[in-house]
Amino acid sequence: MLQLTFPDNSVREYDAGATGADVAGSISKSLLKKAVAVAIDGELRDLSDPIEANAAIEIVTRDDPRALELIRHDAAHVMAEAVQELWPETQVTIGPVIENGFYYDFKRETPFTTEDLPKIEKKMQQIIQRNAKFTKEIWSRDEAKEYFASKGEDYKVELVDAIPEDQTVKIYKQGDWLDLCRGPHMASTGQIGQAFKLMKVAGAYWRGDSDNEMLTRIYGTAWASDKELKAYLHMLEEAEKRDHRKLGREMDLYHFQEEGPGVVFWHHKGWQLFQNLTNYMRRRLEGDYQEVNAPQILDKSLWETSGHWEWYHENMFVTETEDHRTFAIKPMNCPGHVQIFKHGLKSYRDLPLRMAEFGAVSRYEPSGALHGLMRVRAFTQDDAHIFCTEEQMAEECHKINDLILSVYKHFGFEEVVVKLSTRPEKRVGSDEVWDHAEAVMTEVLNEIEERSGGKIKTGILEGEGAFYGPKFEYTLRDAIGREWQCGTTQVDFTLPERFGAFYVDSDGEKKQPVMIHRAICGSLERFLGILIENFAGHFPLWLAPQHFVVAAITSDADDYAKEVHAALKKAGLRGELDLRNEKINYKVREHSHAKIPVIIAVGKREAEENTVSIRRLGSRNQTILGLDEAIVNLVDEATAPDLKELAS
RNA sequence: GCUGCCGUAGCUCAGGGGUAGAGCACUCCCUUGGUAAGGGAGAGGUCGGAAGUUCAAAUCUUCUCGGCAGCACCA
Repeated sequence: MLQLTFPDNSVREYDAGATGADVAGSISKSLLKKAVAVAIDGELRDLSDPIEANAAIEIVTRDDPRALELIRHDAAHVMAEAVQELWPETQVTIGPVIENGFYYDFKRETPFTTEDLPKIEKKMQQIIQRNAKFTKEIWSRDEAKEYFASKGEDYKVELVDAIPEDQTVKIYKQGDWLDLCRGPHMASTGQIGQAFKLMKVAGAYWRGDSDNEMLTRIYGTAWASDKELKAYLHMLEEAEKRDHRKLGREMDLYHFQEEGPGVVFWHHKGWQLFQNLTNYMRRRLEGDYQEVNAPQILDKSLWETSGHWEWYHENMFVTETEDHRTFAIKPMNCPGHVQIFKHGLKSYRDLPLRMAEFGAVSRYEPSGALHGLMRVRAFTQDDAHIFCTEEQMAEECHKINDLILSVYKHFGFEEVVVKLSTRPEKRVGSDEVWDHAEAVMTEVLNEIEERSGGKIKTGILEGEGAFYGPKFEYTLRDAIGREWQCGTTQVDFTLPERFGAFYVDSDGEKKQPVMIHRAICGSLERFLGILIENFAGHFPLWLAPQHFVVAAITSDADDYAKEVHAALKKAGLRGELDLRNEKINYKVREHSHAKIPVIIAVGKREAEENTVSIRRLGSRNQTILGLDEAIVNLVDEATAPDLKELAS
């Protein structure tokens, strides 16, 4: 007999080997009908799986959040079947569930195009309507390999070979079609429903390796209900409006042009935004860091010493002079900072020495990687290198983490994910050094999570570390949910050694410092891109490139408008004066489109009463205030959060 | 870099083998109007670039540059 515990803690007995379907059916017919899977001790399983041991059981119905993964996974299978029904010569490879949907990678002589998607969708609808049952079979390896080989499915054969010896080869059938799959699946294709849509086609390398063949990937999204699908598609549409590339143009912040792929032309307003960010960051460094500025161009030999030449020279901008010297435009600030550290003897008393730079770096990024401000070929890092002793290392990592979280909070990012990237395959340094560095970082990571009271989520990215050391990555999301690495902390035992950097310890001995590379925003360009999208261009006043526009309603009020403009400027606020021969409606519309946070309209009435009419971005209302009062309010609002904290 | 798609005025886009079109923006004039487009007139592009096919190319072909999506990369 089998004892199964239900979510309400009731326990029921079944014959050993009873399936999830048996259990659901024993409770009610309607439950059996609604059931798509079972969770045994929290793990999703097929309804048809026999249950062999006592366990906690939950019948998962289609409206359970966990069913969404199954809907998507099953949709991927159905898409593969649809594709093979339409184009039998196509090979299928893998098709996992991803955030918001699924994809499947196919191998076909002529890759699919967007025009094929409606055809595939239609076929999928038919397959779903057939409502074939998903059935599972366990095959022997040879059987599976022979079958897929006979079908010309070379990739599947490779996948069978890749299944670890201790695992069985599972085959899921839906009608006449079958696929190698780990499962679980729902009971039948009909349970997928019709709330899905194929989104796009793209190339993707087999097994994620650019040395391999490129396959065609079809992305789809799938939801439990039509309503959710519509909401998701609507969300994407809305997110597109916040795209920083679109807003950058509309708000006149910056532009790109053909002659400078991946390099930004910052316009006045965009540069003001940039300055607002650097000024803020500079204040946050005060006291703890010394700001420096290292040369933009340095001899190749320095990059050879640092190791960057060997690892990245094809991604460096290189320049040769008349006298045949080869220089590289700096892709990193670290070698420069080490030179500054080495200049003059350093004592243990100087440590930790925190050296910061708003460093403009240039990297010849692959053309396909460029993406607005997020990935550019010349950008500014809010970089710093901390030279410290090994004992100081953990504490410094915490200090950096505190600073990063505090900065992010000021920009409205409270739920931050910190990930530890560990040793990559290609790396420098001995395993002992890596073991040690990773151990320290792991401990710090755990402490970060603990100290945050669970607010900070952490994770490990195996093999994603820098070639010289493990790193923490702080990623933020753009409007449509793409993740971008922003902050980072990297410990490095290698560079100081390569450059022969040392300090004199208390015992008079030369010792090698540990070097911690860190960035808060990472790339200021990228961070601004993220900010533009997250604020949808509606910046808080302290960040906004422009605070206000003073718009005269009639030319009678021009003189007063000038007065108001001057008074606001004198108070340190940034803004323009609009005396154009246009109606106030027109001016309001235009400045609203430009996302000016505060429109100050003045006409005869205001001039007579020494007041201003204030209209805030996003609001249809106006507030009439005395000029002086308005200025006091705006100045207060335009004060950066760090300065406010200092004042309070 | 790879796969697919795209590239027409500052912006958004239509057109499509016979020598370019709309709306907005821009300039000028009228209008002095109270919170998301008042009216009129005008200027502006040779259709990303190069080569080829053709009597004729922006329109077809090839190459090239740039962009978009995804993959790969991201010190």
